Parts: sequence; C-alpha cells; structure tokens
Amino acid sequence: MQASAVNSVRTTADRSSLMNIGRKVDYAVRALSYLAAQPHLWVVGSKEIARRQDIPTHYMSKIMKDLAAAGLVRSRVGRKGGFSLARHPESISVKEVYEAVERPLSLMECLEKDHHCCPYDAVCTQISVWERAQGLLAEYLAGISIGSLADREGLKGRLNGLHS
Amino acid sequence: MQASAVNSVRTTADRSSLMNIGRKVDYAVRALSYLAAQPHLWVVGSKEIARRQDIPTHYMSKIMKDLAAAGLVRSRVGRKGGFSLARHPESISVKEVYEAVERPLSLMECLEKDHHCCPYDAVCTQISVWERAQGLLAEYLAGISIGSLADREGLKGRLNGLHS
DNA sequence: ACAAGGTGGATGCATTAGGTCTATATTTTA
DNA sequence: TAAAATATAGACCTAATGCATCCACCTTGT
Repeated sequence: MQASAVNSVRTTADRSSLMNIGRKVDYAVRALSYLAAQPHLWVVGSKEIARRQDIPTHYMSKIMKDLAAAGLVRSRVGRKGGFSLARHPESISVKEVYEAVERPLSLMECLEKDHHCCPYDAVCTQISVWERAQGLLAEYLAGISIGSLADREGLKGRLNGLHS
Repeated sequence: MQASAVNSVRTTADRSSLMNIGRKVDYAVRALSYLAAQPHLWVVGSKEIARRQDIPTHYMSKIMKDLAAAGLVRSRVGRKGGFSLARHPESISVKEVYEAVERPLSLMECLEKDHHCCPYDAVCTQISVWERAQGLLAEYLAGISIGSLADREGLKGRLNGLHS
C-alpha cells in the first residue's frame, strides 16, 4: 500500500570507499537534476523526487536537509510542502553539491587548511602532487552545472521510455 | 634498543574516507621515493625504509608485498635481503603505485568496466561527468613519476636537517 | 481539526581502513 | 651446520565510516 517496496536495487557489493564519490553525492545530484528541470520555483515533494529518481526515501530527507542548509534548495514545510531550487540551475556546480552534502573536497588530510596532518608537511615530497590533482578535480567540477544535468522525467521515466 | 618506539604520529582524527587517498598510498609513495634515490639495484631492508620514512613497520611489509606483486619492486629474501626498484624510477608513475596497493582508480562503481552498477546507467546523466573527472585525475597521476619524488634522506632526515 | 508534508535526531548494521601479530620459508655468515 | 636476519603469508583486531531506517515533533493547507 505504500511506496516503500522498491528501494535501491544496488547490491551490497561496495568495494572500498577510498577515492570514491559516495552515494550521497549521487543522490544529491539526482535530486537536484530533477528539480532543475521543473518550472521556476515549482515545489516538488520529496516522495516524488525519491520515486522518480529511485532514491531511498528517508535517506533523501537527510540529504535535502543538507542541500537546504547549504542554500542550494529552498524548502517549504507543511502540507503541499516540498523543495525547489534556491538558485538558477546554471549557477549551481557539481562541486558545490559535493561540498554541500559531504565536506570540502580534499584528497588528503594534509591538504586541508590549517590541519597540519603530519609532522613532515614541511619536507613532504608528495603534497604538491595531491594538491595539483585536487585542484584539477575541483576546477573541473566547479565548471559543471546542475542545469546541464537537468532531468525532467527522472531516471525511472527515461529508462521505461527506452523499453517501450 | 629497538625501532618500535616512534610509530605514526598522526592523530586518529581521520575524517571520511570518501574521495580520500588512503595512508596506504602515502606510505607506498614514501617507500618508493626512498628506493628511487638509492644507487641502481641497491637493496634496502624494510626496517631502514620504515625508519627513515616513518612508516609502521609491519604495515609496510604488507604494502611492499603488493608493490612486489605488481612488479614495481624486486624483493630479496633472507639475510641481507630487502627491496629495490624493479624498474627505472622515471618509468613508475604515481597512478601505477596507487593501483598497485589499492585498486584500479575509479571514482564510482558505475565507471568500472563491466560492473553494471545500477539499472540506470543507460540513462544516467552524471556518468559522463565522473568519467571525465576520473580521466583528468588518471592522466595527471600517470604523468608524475616516482623518480621526480626521489628522496635520498627520507622524511626524518630532511626534517632534522631543517632543525639544525 | 486533521492530514500531508518537512525537521531533527537517535539508532543500527556491515564493511573498510589501518594496523598488529605469529608462524614459516629463505638466505647469509659465523 | 647452527644461528641470525630477513621476506612472505595470512589470521586477527579495533574504531570509524557509509548507508541507511525509524520516530516524535513541528508546520501548513484545506
């Protein structure tokens, strides 16, 4: 009788989380992509987003909270409530989304400002390598907008479209 | 009288492993950097590497095993045994090192060949983004050689050098 | 008033990161 | 040949993390 039946189809076969973008970011991008394709300021309920993009319902609530806290979406509480983008879709980058739900992009602790991760940072030969790698990544992701990923139908809809 | 006293000075304050290069890779690069600065085919015992680069001794043994299995170092068993680079330092890339001790560089499961991580890959809007990001990263890391990171003295030695 | 929504937080579980230890096989050298 | 120093193989341990689920509460439209 309720929408809880389907859920994520993924197997538990997660291999490593090192150097991996997590599901949280995946889900966040999916959700925002869906919102990005709606009419301006259109409010969409979380159930709808979750269903169309196949995101675990309750988990997404937490994610949307993060996105709201970061100022990427606006939420409306109460009946007929839901979410809408708080900014122009073209102005929201994937890097921002990542940092909204995860943390500032950082390939190693050493690279975090004022973190002084290990006593050797003054003489470390690798720091500059990871720093540059991280810079490349950040620059690229900052250049990709949610607008460019807009998805009016949602994954489910488009997948079924292929089948028909 | 023994080398076991110091160990890693890092606090336990690891934050997240998502999108993080792990310590294993850090240690592997340190070890290879040290070997890269030795005379050609010079054999160095693991105790010495561990001491000079401040790597947990037993943990490093496991790492060296991976590096040997990947053909990056040659090992010599028995007394006076140890490790030496199996290839020219300039020909060993950081990407290879990463993949020797960790796994093939992959930002998301979806990107792994033939993994078919989720039912939506055919209609996914984000895959190409992560694919390109991963490509940039891989390309950059493939261009950095262990030779360019060679460290004759090791972190400890060079740090003390600064103090004097 | 009440139902449909978001908010905030407690809780849970499987896996991984990171590391230690021991037993064994191999080689040098005394 | 015995002993010492080394790598190898793998079992084992622990805290933290990833990925959720659930619930009690507060807001708002009808």
